[in-house]
Amino acid sequence: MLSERRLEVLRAIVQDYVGTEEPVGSKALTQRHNLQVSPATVRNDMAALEDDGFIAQPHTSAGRVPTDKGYRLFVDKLAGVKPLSHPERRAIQNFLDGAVDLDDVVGRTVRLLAQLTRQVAVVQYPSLTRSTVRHVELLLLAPARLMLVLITDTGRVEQRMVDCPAPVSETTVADLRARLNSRIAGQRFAEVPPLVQDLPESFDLEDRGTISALLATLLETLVEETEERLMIGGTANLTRFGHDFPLTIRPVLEALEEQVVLLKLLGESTESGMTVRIGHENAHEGLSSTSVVSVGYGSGEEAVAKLGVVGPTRMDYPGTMGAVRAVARYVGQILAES
Amino acid sequence: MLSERRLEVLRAIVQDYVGTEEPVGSKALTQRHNLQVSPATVRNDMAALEDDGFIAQPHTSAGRVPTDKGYRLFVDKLAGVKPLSHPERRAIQNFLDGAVDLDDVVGRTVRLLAQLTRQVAVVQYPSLTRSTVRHVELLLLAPARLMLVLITDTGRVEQRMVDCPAPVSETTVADLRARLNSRIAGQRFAEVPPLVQDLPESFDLEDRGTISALLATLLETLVEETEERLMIGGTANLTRFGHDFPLTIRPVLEALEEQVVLLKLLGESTESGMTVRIGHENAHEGLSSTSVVSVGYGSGEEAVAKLGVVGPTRMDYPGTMGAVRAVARYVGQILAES
DNA sequence: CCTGGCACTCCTCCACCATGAGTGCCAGCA
DNA sequence: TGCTGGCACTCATGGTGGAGGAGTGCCAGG
Repeated sequence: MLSERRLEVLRAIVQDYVGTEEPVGSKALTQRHNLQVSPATVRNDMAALEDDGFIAQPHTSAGRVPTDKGYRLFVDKLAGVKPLSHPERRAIQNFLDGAVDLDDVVGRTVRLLAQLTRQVAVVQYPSLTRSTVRHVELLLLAPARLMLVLITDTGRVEQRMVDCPAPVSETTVADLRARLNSRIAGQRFAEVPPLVQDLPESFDLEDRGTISALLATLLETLVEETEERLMIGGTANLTRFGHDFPLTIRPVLEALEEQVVLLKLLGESTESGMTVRIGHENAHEGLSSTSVVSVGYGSGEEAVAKLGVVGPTRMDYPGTMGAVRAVARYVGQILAES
Repeated sequence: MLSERRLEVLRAIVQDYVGTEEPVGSKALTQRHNLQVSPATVRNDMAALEDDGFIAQPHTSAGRVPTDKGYRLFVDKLAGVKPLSHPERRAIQNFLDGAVDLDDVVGRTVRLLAQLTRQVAVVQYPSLTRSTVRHVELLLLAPARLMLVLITDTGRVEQRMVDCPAPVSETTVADLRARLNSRIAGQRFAEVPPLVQDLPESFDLEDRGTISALLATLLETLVEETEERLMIGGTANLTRFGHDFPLTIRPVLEALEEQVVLLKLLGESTESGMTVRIGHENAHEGLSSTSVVSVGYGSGEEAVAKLGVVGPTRMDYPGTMGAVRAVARYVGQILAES
């Protein structure tokens, strides 16, 4: 196993490399971090770390650079999550509090994340699948035409037109609205179908067709409109990526343009808790020199969507993780309040 | 004034430079385009063109490169709009026909434009300034907490939270809902403010604070709703920009992230007809080495929004203009049908 | 197991030069 | 007046060849 000091050396290498962007040598290490050993000793440790695949040399007689495996160990064992300062937290809260609707919340979150981490931010809109129904509104637009508005606890609003087989009265609609809400308000999407199944039976025969049509649309919306949307921002930060520009940045931009790729990227992360995918751990080839830090967020206990950042593998993991976690937390609060 | 042949030389320079990305010299010119004169003559013409500011040399003893002024002349006088081929038109139509809703139309348009022009595409959502209010819904979520839902005739739904200064009763809310709808349903956004101005006065003193707060939120929503949204895509094409990468691409990415900048960019163009803004003609500094080709589109005669592309000043203007115009035309058709 | 010493590797920087594309100018010619 | 060929000149580009130096691996001694 790796001795305590070797881990310390690895940590030092990661920290220095993240800071300087240059391969780090044994001498510089002993000076900058006051390791109580000589450069020669550090060199031995480095050789061992290299044998184990945690670091690598770009070429002979150059310093060492962490490998993906090295970053992995760093993230798992050596680094914590750096909490944000109080002023930072305050700023986050103030910024997010100004949001007026869901689009605005997501937009602000993206900008915030990009600014805090100086990386590319990705925020998924709250998913409908795990949401609960806050309210269902029915509007009689024409004698045989209803509008169904579904409001979720995350603030998302879906709306559908329903063509009724027969004209329906305003009182029927009011009745239906009341019953519908009393049954499904506060319920999760998945739990709705059995709760409304017998609803047509309690109405007059002439209205049943309408109610069936309405319910069909409602259920369809719940199931089908689970389509995930997302927003990205901070792509200008890609320019800080490295020296070998075009080749690195191109595939990343391409990957970021494909929602499917991004959704998979966020989706793959574990149900709760923060996920860090480093370099080649990302399935998508274009992102093999980037790391993705993502976490779920939600209004209650459960995560309703994910957010995260995409940056170079050489990133400040503790700081990034701290920012991502903090933002997710505050967004959750905002959603819970609204 | 410039002789016929000099204009021909300028055209040749622009075409060659766009193709090769390299300064073009007199000898190569006479060969590639079969000008019936010697290189020496072309050199004289070039010197004249340079004196007039249409072309420039990166350094002594290099070929010539068009200036912004040169491109301007090229676009205005020398180049037409290259119509798309029939297969291309067919492909556009097929692709756009598959769209299911407005978001999808805009999304597909962006991808299409980016792909056709191999540049960054920007598409503005159809403007809502002419929308009318279909219905306003009020929900009492808590004793002092209202949800305002605004439904427009275009099918858009906006929703806002309103914190009331004092608790309000369900009956007050119902009353308010009825009065509000009878006044503003069917009205255009711009006509709403005067119609609701005196509404608080007809309620009990204790509720006036709430009603004022509600109206403030409503008016705010109407203004925001008319605010233009847009979608961009094809940023990966920025990597084909040039050799001096980071410095060129950075400010462009930054500019593209600011909706305000983009809206101004599109908005500045003339009401109808295609607009080409070349290099420094763009107000925004970060875009001083890019050109913007934009055009209005709409379902009827009138343009409801703009779309366009952003690319290097060294772009294929005829082809780009052709693609932009064609896409705008087809999007207009799609909108008219739906 | 740590340390200092030492030879070795190899990247980076810079100076230098040859090459060649491209120019400006000029004198001659239609 | 306008076009042409010729010619000297400029200057970016690319390749070569050390000098310098950072960093390594290894070894012998504490």
